[in-house]
Amino acid sequence: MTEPRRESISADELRIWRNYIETAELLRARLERRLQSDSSLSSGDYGVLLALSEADQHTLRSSDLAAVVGWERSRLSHHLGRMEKRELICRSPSAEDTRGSEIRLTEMGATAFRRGSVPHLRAVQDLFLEALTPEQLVGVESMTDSLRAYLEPET
Amino acid sequence: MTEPRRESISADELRIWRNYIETAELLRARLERRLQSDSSLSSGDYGVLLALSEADQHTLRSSDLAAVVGWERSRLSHHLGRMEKRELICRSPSAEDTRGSEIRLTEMGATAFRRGSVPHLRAVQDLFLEALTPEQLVGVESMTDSLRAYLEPET
DNA sequence: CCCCGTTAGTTGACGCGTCAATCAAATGTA
DNA sequence: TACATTTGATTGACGCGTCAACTAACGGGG
Repeated sequence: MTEPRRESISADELRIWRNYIETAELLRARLERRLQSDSSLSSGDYGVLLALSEADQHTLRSSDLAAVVGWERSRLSHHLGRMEKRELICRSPSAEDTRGSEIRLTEMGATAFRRGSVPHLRAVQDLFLEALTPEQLVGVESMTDSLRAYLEPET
Repeated sequence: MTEPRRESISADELRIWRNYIETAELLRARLERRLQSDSSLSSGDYGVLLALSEADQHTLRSSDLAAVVGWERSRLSHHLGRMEKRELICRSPSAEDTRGSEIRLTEMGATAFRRGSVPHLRAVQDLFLEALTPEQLVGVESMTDSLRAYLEPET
């Protein structure tokens, strides 16, 4: 039995794909909107504040922060600029490495994070966890693991 | 037996959630990048071009186009502005309804779409379909259906 | 016919993300 | 020490998305 030539995408596959990607996008948008109206934070803000909240001294080197949230430096830099304007964080030059910059959570930032945290988790519950059976959740995990395995290699 | 008070999110649930949303985002970004480098189109461009390609006369009223791609009018208007600059589409006032505007696919647009289409489907195959077993694909469909059911109601 | 509410579409402001360029400090190497 | 390379971070340009404000035309009720 010969390896069959790879078929082009079937209608079923295409439908599943479209539903998957559109649903993920819809979910993301809904969650974003909830977070925004609950706490005036974007999901980006939230991730940064979370990372800083958990950090020693509520402070991280910029590149460490980038690693934690998984962003490119450029993106982080732009985002921190916006967050600094709102006084959610502040930047100061690093002592050990003069090139570097230290990002510290401000009082306002800590407060905003606390205010946003519970409603955000609630939204995850309402919009995602609540919708799925335990079996489906297990299926989701299996799926994401498989996708990751295919996606990770690519830089 | 009383309805138990809703528990807060468990570590497992949170992990599954994070993996789900991050993977979806990673996948989206990869696909976007592939489409961009294969054909200089964004996924937004692609959706618009697809809709117009399938339309009678390669032409749609702006609001109909918005309905097909599922976007707000404002977003569509901005996007069409950018696409018009690149001469992928052109806009002309509508005859029946003077308020309206008709969007027509240009030759360049049709060509760009044809050029992007095959590589795009290939990318969906490579980055998504290929990664999952048939059982997982079925699971994905079940999951998206459940999520939709929870998400749709909200306007 | 005139007014009013609805509908079609555009615009501007602003936040977000990516890419490529830049700059300075740190580090490795001759 | 001197010079090239790498690394940490910022910047500017530009596309993308949302929100709110706006313009203009349609359509119905008086």
